[in-house]
Amino acid sequence: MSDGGETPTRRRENTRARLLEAASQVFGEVGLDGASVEAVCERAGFTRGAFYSNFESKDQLFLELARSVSERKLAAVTERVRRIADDEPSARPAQVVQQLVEVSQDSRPGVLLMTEIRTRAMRDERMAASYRPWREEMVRRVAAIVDELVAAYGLSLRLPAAEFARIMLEMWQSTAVDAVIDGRDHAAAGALVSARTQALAAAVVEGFTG
Amino acid sequence: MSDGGETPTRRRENTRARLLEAASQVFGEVGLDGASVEAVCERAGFTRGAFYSNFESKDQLFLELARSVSERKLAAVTERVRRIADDEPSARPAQVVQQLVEVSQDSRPGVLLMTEIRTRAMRDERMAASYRPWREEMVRRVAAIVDELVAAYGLSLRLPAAEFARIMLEMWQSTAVDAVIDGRDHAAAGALVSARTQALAAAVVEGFTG
DNA sequence: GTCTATAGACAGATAGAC
DNA sequence: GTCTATCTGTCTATAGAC
Repeated sequence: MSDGGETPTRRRENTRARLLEAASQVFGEVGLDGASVEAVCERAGFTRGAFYSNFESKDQLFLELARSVSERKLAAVTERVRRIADDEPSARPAQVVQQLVEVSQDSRPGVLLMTEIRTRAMRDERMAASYRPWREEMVRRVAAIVDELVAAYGLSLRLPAAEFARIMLEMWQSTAVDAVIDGRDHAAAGALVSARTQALAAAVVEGFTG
Repeated sequence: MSDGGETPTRRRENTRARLLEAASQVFGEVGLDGASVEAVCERAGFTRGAFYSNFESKDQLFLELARSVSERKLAAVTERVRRIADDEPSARPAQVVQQLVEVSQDSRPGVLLMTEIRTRAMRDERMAASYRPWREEMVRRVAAIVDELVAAYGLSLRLPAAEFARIMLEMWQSTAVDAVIDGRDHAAAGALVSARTQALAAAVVEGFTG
């Protein structure tokens, strides 16, 4: 036993990762109910045996997937903002907002998956319990960024930062969903979200310059 | 043929209506995929024979349901606004907004159903084709109301009326979804939507008085 | 008494779980 | 790859509305 015994085994971890990745694609494409375990396994290049060896059930995998997607997104936002603060301390508000919007924009499969998570959270308390803290953390981080910008540029909000952040996040989500429904490509969707964000910021933030 | 032949038969129409009502409940509760035709029929007090005599398939029924729900909501909004204009020509903006918010607030099953429609519209072009015109009509009507209020009270928007209407509608939807996820009851959800709407209106509309 | 809507059994297919 | 559960859509005899 060259790997030590209780180690989750590199190979096993790889299998799990590939199954999760395949699941995120298939769930996005056809929804959780529409996705058969078979389809997920086929996409990942495994058989159902491998699946049930790594996950209790389809639901449990979905829960794990939701957690991982949420964490990755939080990390992405945090990292991008930190990089802006470090590398471009003189960036103007509109530019910072632009970066923030960019990093938070999901691709089509990403939007479908997040929607699936939200939809399921409405009916499944375990999903809700996983979704709520993530949402609040997201609001906090965006609100913190807003606060920073307000302080740095001497701006003035016509709305509490947390409320403003929440509205922004909701608008991003809704706009992304509508973009998918309208068949917009990723670039067009991003441009739309950007434009709306700048417009809303200009309306709500006194002194905001596009 | 005493009834004329092509008459949809009162009884038949009643059966259709009951099946649609039952479907709206069951689809809301467990989603379109999770709802079996059997479950819908049981809720309505029929058997599957009745179902397939009245509808081609589950999908076709869902499409019809989406249309009917959308139309009912449009009608409700229009009717309420007309009544305000007729009965309370001296209502203040905040009151009109309040009424508008009230009538557009879905109950929990309503939110679940609308979400189901939107979710499906992302993957099914026929659903999307049905959803898009409804959404645009909704934006137009809300924008028209905004325009009226602006003109009547000498207000000034910091955002084009259509954009403002779109953001409002999206915020209402998102807030309703989050309210379901958070387990809020109808009253609490309504209060939250109200508060957010008034706050956003106060921020975006110059001269708006809560 | 006619005719249609309905009931309920049935077949074919597919899913999850092991 | 098997096993069981479940679901959709069809089919036919009949109950009951007009």
